[in-house]
Amino acid sequence: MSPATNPPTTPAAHRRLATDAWESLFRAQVAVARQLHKEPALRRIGEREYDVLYNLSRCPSGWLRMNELNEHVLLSQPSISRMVERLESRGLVRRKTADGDKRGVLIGLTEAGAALQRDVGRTHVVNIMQLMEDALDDDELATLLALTTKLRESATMKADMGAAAVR
Amino acid sequence: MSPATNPPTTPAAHRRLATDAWESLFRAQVAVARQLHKEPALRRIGEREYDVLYNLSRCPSGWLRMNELNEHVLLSQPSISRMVERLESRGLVRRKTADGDKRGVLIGLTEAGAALQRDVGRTHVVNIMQLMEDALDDDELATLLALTTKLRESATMKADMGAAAVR
DNA sequence: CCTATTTATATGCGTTTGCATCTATTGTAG
DNA sequence: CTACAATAGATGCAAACGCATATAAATAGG
Repeated sequence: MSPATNPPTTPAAHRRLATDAWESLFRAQVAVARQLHKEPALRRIGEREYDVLYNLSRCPSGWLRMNELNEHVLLSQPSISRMVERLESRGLVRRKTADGDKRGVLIGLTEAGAALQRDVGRTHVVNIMQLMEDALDDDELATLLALTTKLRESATMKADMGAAAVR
Repeated sequence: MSPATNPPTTPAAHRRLATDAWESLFRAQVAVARQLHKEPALRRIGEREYDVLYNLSRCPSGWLRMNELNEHVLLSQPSISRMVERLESRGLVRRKTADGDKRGVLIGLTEAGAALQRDVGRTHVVNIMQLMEDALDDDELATLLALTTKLRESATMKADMGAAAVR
């Protein structure tokens, strides 16, 4: 519980720091997600479905492949596949075969999908801001952003290397 | 992308900081969870099921009520109820009526449940340490721990106040 | 006390998820 | 060119999930 700003003195303390940090990150994510989940605007669409629309809205070309979506959204490949199917039947996304690779599928937002994402996104942003800014000041937010970015990049890199190493 | 250590200069930058920090936190959690999910030891038991066993193992009295479990694990109340039912049928937890409140149910680990948690937990801890320590040094881990703790406490407090305000 | 409300958990039911597996296409050797 | 492995998604199916709602116990009001 000491505010260790120096390397831990014992191996046990060292181990605890890493696991405590992960658990704290995980619980914070759960706590914030819980709060965000209450937003009525998000009732029109599931959280993971919003996540898909969000990812599509953020991509420069406007199109993402199934496997790219799968990297960003925490769902299995078959689940993504069926989710896209449902979103398509609701007229929120459209699909087209990737050119140069007839196996691949590109997914993009329709007008309706983009509009819904913007709509929900707007209120979502307000809620996020309130939660985050009530908890942390700008300095702290910047630090949190930097640390989690570093963590994500490290974990992602490890995933890619792992895949490469298998070959 | 500027390493803003001072309050943002514009409202737009200000807004982005909060939402970027949340998204980064969220994606980092997804990336690390993905990696941890690969652990073969965790195949014996689902991640959320492990989370339940973990929470039970961590509680001083050895018993938690349904609603307490529900606060910590990101699942709906009915889902927790059924998960406990399954864990019980597998002999990993046991239930007893809370004394003084015949509606309440207390859940505790069985020997087998505690053993499984320790077992899986051990290898889990090793994986977490590697992921976290490869990404961040001890100073950074301590900072991340502090910031996420602050964030979680703020979000949790808000949830409780929200519940109180409705009355 | 007796009814009305709230709190704690369980259950019915349609939907979504993951695992294993399948199909179609691409890449790689021989 | 043909055969075989690898890759991208889709699909069958059982398990797990959330929502709405039911049950049961505790609490509040009259």
